[in-house]
Amino acid sequence: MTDQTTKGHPISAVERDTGIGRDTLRIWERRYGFPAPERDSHGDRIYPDSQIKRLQLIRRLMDQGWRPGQIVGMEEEALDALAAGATDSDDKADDSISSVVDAVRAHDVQALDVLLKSALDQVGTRRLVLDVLAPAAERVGTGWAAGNIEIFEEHLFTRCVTRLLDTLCDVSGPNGSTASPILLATLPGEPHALGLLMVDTLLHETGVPTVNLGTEIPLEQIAQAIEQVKAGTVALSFSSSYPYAQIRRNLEDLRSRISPEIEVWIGGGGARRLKRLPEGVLRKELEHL
Amino acid sequence: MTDQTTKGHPISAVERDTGIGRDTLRIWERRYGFPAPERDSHGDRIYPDSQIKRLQLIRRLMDQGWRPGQIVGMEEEALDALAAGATDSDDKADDSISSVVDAVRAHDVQALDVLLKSALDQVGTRRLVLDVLAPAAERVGTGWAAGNIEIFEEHLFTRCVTRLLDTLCDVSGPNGSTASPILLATLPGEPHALGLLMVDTLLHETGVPTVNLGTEIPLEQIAQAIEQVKAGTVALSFSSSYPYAQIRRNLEDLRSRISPEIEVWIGGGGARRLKRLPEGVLRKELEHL
DNA sequence: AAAGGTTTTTGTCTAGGACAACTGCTAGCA
DNA sequence: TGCTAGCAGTTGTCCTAGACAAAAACCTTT
Repeated sequence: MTDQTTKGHPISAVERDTGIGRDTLRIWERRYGFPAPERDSHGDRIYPDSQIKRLQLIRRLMDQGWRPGQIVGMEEEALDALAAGATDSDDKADDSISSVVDAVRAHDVQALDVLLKSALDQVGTRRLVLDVLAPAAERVGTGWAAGNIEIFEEHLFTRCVTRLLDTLCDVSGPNGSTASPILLATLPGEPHALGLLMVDTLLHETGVPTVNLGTEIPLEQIAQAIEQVKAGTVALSFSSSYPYAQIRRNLEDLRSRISPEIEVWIGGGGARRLKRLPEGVLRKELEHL
Repeated sequence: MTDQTTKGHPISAVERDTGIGRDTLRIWERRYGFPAPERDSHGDRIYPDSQIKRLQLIRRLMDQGWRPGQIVGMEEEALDALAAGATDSDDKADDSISSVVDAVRAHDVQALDVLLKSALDQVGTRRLVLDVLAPAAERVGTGWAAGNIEIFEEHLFTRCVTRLLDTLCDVSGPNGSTASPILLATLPGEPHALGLLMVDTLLHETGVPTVNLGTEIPLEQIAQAIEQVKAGTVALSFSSSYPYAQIRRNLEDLRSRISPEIEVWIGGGGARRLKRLPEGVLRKELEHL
């Protein structure tokens, strides 16, 4: 709570900037000796910028599947080497997707719009989503993980894609079709709407009615909406930065609130990392829709 | 961690569903005697649904300016009476805005689109934002606070408005104009993009260049972006549900990271509730832009 | 390889105390 | 009446160290 510039930051700021919980930060300190913050006059932890940077790097490596015990206690150089290794694999950029990513990196919205629209004209909606948007979104995501794409650049990409897809899949709710619709949502803590929108677009293409609730919907409201629109299926999207441990817990919580006949589908990078699925939950890939 | 349906929910689920921190939940229990959760075999708190509901109500009342000491220890009925009182003031709905809100409540996207577009044709961009969108957004927000508008209905409103405004203010970054742009963003924890978009639209109308970074941008990246685009001003938006105590702390943190010449503007319901502004921070209303 | 059992890893939860920052009240003064 | 300063009350965050359940990883057996 003292001057941030000269000394460092309180634990709440670190939690905010790294997404790592207070309890976790403290127990890592106990177990692995890192982070090792200073203390202020009251004995409160004060983290210097350098340690926050390193924690952010650790967070990104964990999103790629590394486990705390392997990396938190690592020497600085070993950690940097790992991060460099992760960036390398991104260099095999030889397809049309890299031009999309380049446009994002250059903040060139107009070029991005043109690229996407011409791709749409050439290959149509379905292949646009599967062959261009999904891989590009993945690349942007891993680019963020590798530290060479900023969050606002990700926003920019999201905004362009959203604008395009919004025109392709009608926003309106369950009208016309009498089949029971598929409910789309993300759980609290998952702000990424893109995966949802891609699913929505693909399902819309194939004539399946959908209801897209949007991001960070309380479990209670998902359960409520299922009954309201008489949905037969809920599809949830998890990005790879979704707090890993919470995926299963939240899924079980949701499962217990809804009828067993309702199918629960999950997808996205976070779903892919889940080893053992909770009962009554199915993993789906975009291609299968 | 036992079965949720029969008994209740662990403290982490309550934090997720109410937005009230673990520490705060525990200390309310100590100080005010509420919440008063059961315990499982291990001694962990298990909150029944009824208490979570009441906590959500308390949260909404606090967003309206009530303080914990006044309401957390209250009897059930007194609390309900308060909530009823808050809803009453919403009944003075006699203007064109209520038709917008009604369309949202009815999930009628098409009607909403028509309403907004005809309003745009009649009064133009500026008055649309000031006289229709801003009050409607406020009404939707308080409707949520009063418990008669759901989160996904708020999303639906946001999506329609976003689609409309996106066409009015060019998304592209700082090009053409040589004046130093105004940077727009929300801080981590503030997902509401609408206020930002309305500011963007108004500034765009008056010819001021803007760079809209989007929501939940880390302070570090805001500071970085200011230098990159040579912004003279940062405008931040806080909704009234933004964790009150964190507004000042985050503003001071940001202030310490950027040059003193940069102006910091804040707006939105959260900014309005702030009694004493931190040094070097200005409060702005939409009308003044 | 698949299935089953054991060990390690990991994050979340507990307790009660401490305190700094903020709110709101009251008194004094122009 | 309006403003400031001091004071008391309120409030959330942070501390410690220990405990344990669930998931992952490892190892053995079929």
